Formats: sequence, C-alpha cells, structure tokens
Amino acid sequence: MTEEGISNARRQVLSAAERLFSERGYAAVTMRDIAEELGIRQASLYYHVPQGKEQLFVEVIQESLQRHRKGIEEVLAHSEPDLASQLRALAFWLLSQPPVDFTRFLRSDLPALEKEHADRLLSLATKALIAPIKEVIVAAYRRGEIRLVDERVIATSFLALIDSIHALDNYAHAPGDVVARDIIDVLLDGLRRR
Amino acid sequence: MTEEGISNARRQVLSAAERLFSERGYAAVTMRDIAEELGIRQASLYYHVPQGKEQLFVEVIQESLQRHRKGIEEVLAHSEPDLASQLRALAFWLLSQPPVDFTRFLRSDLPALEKEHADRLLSLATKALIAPIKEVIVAAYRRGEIRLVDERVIATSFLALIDSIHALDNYAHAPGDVVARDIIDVLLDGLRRR
DNA sequence: ATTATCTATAGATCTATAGATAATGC
DNA sequence: ATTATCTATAGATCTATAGATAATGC
Repeated sequence: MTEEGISNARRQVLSAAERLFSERGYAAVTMRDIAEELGIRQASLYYHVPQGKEQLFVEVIQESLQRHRKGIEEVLAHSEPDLASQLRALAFWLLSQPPVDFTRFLRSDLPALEKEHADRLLSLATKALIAPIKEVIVAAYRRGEIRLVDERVIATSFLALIDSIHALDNYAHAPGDVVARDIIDVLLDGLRRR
Repeated sequence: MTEEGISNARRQVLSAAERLFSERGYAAVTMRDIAEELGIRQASLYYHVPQGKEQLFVEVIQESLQRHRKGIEEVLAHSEPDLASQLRALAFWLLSQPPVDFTRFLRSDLPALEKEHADRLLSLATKALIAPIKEVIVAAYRRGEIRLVDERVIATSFLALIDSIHALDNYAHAPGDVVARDIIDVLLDGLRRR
C-alpha cells in the first residue's frame, strides 16, 4: 500500500461533501447534511474528518482542483490543435464534473475561510482552471487564429459560461454539451449574421 | 404620505441587507452581520423587519428585481435600436447595481427558501432579468441582425458574463465597463480573426 | 404617543469532543 | 487490535421574542 489509509468510507465522505458543497456552497451545507447523505450520524463524520468542516472543504476543493488540472491536461492532449476543438474539449470536461460555480467560489466561499486557506485555494484554482484556459487562448492568438483579447477576461468568461450551462441544465430542454457547442460557436464567430 | 411608513431606518436595513446578501448569498449572511453593518444590535433589526430573515431576503430581492425591471426598461428606451447598443446599455445598467450572481441565486439561495418564496422569486427574476434580455435578442433576430440562436441560452449567458465581470472587478486592472465592451464585442463578432 | 433602540434570554441548530459499542481482521 | 459507528453533550452561534428605556414629535 502506498497512499496511507484513504479508506473507502473516507472517500465516500469526501464525495458526498463535494456533491453538496458544489451544489449549495460552503455556508449552506452543514455537517449534518453530509452525514444524512451517507446515512450516518453527524458526529460519526469526525472519525473520517477529525479536522472539521473547514478542513474538509479545503480538502474537497483541493482534490477537485487537482482532478481538474489533470483532466484538462488530458482532454487538451487528445484534442485537435485548434481553438474550437480545444474549447469544446474544455467544455466537455467541465460539464462532466460537478459545477465549479467560480463566481460563488470567489465571492461567497473563499471569504468564509481562514485567510491562508482562501489564499491557497485561490492560487490552486488559478493554476488548475484559469491558467490552462488562458494558455489555450494565448496559443490560438499566437497561431493567428484569433484577434487580440485579454486572455484572463476570456478565461473567466468561459468558466462563467460553463457554470451557467450547469445551472441552465436543471431547467433546460437541451443537454449541456449541445448548449456548450452553441455557446462556443457564438464565442468564436459571434452572434452577428454575415 | 402615500407609501405607508417606509421609514428611513428601515430603508437602511434593507439596503445593508442587500449589500451583504448580494456579496455572500443568503446562507452566509447572519442577522448579526446586517446589524453590525448598521451599528445596531441584532435584536433591533426585528423592529424594522418583524417577519424575520427569510422574509427580509424575499423583500430585498423583490425590490432589487423591481428596480432591475424599471432600470432595464429605462436604459433600453434611451439606447439606439441595434443589438450592440442595447447590450451595452444592459451591461451598463447591470454593472451599476449590486451583482445578481444569478447562478448562485438559482442553485444556492432559492433552494434554502420555502417553496412558495422560491417560486415567486424565480418567476420575478425571469420577468425582470431574463425576459427583457431575451426580447432584445429576439428583436435583433427579427431585424436580421443576428443568426438564429436560443434566446434563453444567450440571455442566461449574458447575465453570467456580467456577473463574472463583477467578480473579476475585485481582482482586475480594467474597469467593468471597459471589460463589458470587450465581451460584448466578442459576443457580437466572435474571437476569430477575419 | 410614536419611533427606535437596548438588554436579556428562550429555543433551535451547529460544530466538535468524549467515551461506549459493535464489527472486522489477525 | 483496528475500524467505524453510536449516544450524549459541551459550547458557540443564530433566529426570534419580551419587555425596558431613551429620544422625538405633537
């Protein structure tokens, strides 16, 4: 064994926590909610997560961001080297995961944490999510595919758009990947008729 | 007097509540936070808002949505009748107001409320925010300005983009309206070079 | 008299800890 | 012996109510 006691039960705690945190955000989820999701008592959670709620959140987000970093690397490595394909690959990946809700993460979740935790998660989120999207944008510009834009703005916008698809999906008719394709088309060629 | 006892102090309670709710969302704001913002004791709030926290939130959001409905109507009435001008007018208005954070609103705030409240607010938000943006899109399509798109998707996307600008603004260099203009340009003409 | 605050506190909920108990794996 | 739960509960925090008190406006 290499990974030191990451028991199955602990995995399930992290997984349930991630589902709930992703859905409602840090403040709106109680330890009791997570326990109920697993069919155990609230106090029993502390066997698996002795460090408590904030640390649980930090751990869940860290894992999630690691997964995103790898997943994004992966799908980009297998996609065609043009912006349209790469954005579609990014959207495909992001839609396969629990919503990030980056705006809420920045504005609601992070401010509720201890500063060091907030700083570390923000930095990780930037590395795992914003940076790779930026790179895709910058590379496309260097290839002459697109005009000059602020890559940070576009990267953040792209994330926000995917999150809105996630939110839409609960109410919408069309499946997420179809909507994503349409939005990427708009992003690339614009709404204007020509 | 017509409006029946909407005292100045009560106004300030609603205003402080709106600031905080807009910033952190329903669950992350306590009555104590709101009171502290006003320099009074938590219990004193209940003189102005005897119906409690949920009702306060509902009232704040209702007022905010009313204001949006009127404000949007206003700015659209004074803008040129082309999509670019109208989207810029919408962005200008939305950036002048506290962030809506529509995704968080749908996914975190509404589920915490009693069903009737959630239903009413969702319906109001649709009327006040989504519907007018949809109309602008549909009108532009009818004028032949843009190609055929799902107006609901575009409307929700546009809101998400503005919210991301709001979130960006805390970290960014460029002021919101400049970013908005750039994003609208992308929305209209796309990233692609041509 | 009305308006706007205050203190004190009940009651609910939430995080977290302590210690008991059952099940599992040698 | 270790692992994973449980009950019970302390202590903090939160919403909300009751009743006292001060300031303001007739």
